[in-house]
Amino acid sequence: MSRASDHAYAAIRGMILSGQLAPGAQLSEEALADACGVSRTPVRDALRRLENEMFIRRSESQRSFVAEWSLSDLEDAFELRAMLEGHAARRAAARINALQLEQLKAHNRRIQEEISARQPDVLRFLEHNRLIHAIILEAAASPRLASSLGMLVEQSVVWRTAQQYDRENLQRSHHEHEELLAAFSRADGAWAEAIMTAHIRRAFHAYRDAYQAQLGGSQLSAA
Amino acid sequence: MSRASDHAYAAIRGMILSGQLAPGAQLSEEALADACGVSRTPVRDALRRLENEMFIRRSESQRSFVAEWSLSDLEDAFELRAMLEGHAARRAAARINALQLEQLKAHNRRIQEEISARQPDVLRFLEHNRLIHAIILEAAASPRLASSLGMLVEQSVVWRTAQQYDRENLQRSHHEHEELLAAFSRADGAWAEAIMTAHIRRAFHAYRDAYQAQLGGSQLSAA
DNA sequence: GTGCAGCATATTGTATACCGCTCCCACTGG
DNA sequence: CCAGTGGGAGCGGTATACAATATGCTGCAC
Repeated sequence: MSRASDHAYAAIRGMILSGQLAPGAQLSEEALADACGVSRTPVRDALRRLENEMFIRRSESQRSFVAEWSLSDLEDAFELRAMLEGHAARRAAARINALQLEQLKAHNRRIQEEISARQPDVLRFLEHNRLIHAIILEAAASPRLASSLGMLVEQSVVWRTAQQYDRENLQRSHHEHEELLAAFSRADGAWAEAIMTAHIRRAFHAYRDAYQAQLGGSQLSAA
Repeated sequence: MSRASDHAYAAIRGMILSGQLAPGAQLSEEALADACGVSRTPVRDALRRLENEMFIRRSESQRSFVAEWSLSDLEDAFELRAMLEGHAARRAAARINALQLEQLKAHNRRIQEEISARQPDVLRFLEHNRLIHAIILEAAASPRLASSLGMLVEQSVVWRTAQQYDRENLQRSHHEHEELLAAFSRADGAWAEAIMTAHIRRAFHAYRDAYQAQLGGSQLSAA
């Protein structure tokens, strides 16, 4: 999908994540098309993608609604992520090459630099973090695992605004990545899997605490 | 998606599975539209779905090709399936209700009847087997797990023609289902997971043996 | 007053025309 | 004979018009 379709996807996704489109709200293809400045055709493509990623729910009669995310959805997504990313780490430990290992180290070094900075840039942290997980997924060399995990990671973004990124949290992530690297360089799959599973589950609880703290409040608005 | 779109999906999928569309062959939306008697629009929808299910691969320039399945794809799909279905069984053991348990028993009883018949009807076996796994997935109550597994199960159909369904194989499946039921009625998640993982992995090896036996031969044609 | 029927409207599904890109092949120049 | 380039055909992306279907409202009958 090229420009119009991607643009519609990004625009609608943004409207959902920002709360501009409230959970449960009905979506009309035509209205979205107008809002995005494209025709219904690319909007329909975008809606299919968003439906796959569970940002959108469809009624029996094929009408689209913004998905309503609950605590149980958070649990559901993270439980699966923990299992799948753990599995990816195990496979990666047996397959990772020197270049990938070096890239992982570089990204984690950049994360440490960010943490040490007077004012850590969370967005930059998230980007390096994302790349670390992407490299591991690539090293795992399983197209279907990549596909399933890709969807789940996309979904996790819904709760990102709930997360509080204090320095301690970032530092813990860095340490866990370090241990992961140790497991990789020793090709210890079981170790890598255990670390990764713990890494994701810790993140889950951080999200959940933050989510519950702001519970009852407005719909996941970016604070 | 309604009639035209579903019809296009089923038709294209059928052409791929039957070998009428050879692995690696390029697909033209217009040609498929003509072949299905619909316009390009529903064909495009169908291609998106088939791409998600990895029946179709797309080039950088968005041209569509029939996916080429290798032994490593079989391994990839079944390794994930074993893990995810195992996980589903574990969750189901903690959540399954009496009605679902009863339905599972009924389907497995029907499977036993089929096996005992003079000429077991493999299609009927497959249908009951499918329903058993569907009920367990439903009992697992994880939308994301269901979504990921749904894709993988669809994909497994590619190798179905390779499978030889002798009576011994069917009988083993029946026995494993019986054990699964025992684990469920005792709400023993760990047991259920172990049985299910073994169940899928055994099926994997059966597929692989059959696949390798007919290796080099024609393209997965229905014998 | 309530319930059902039928119509108006909103929304999605499908067909088709047009546009721009990509790929392939033939032609030309070295 | 080979490489590079230009052009044409094929293909996917998008817009738009039209068809089918669901929904909700209004009015009528009981």
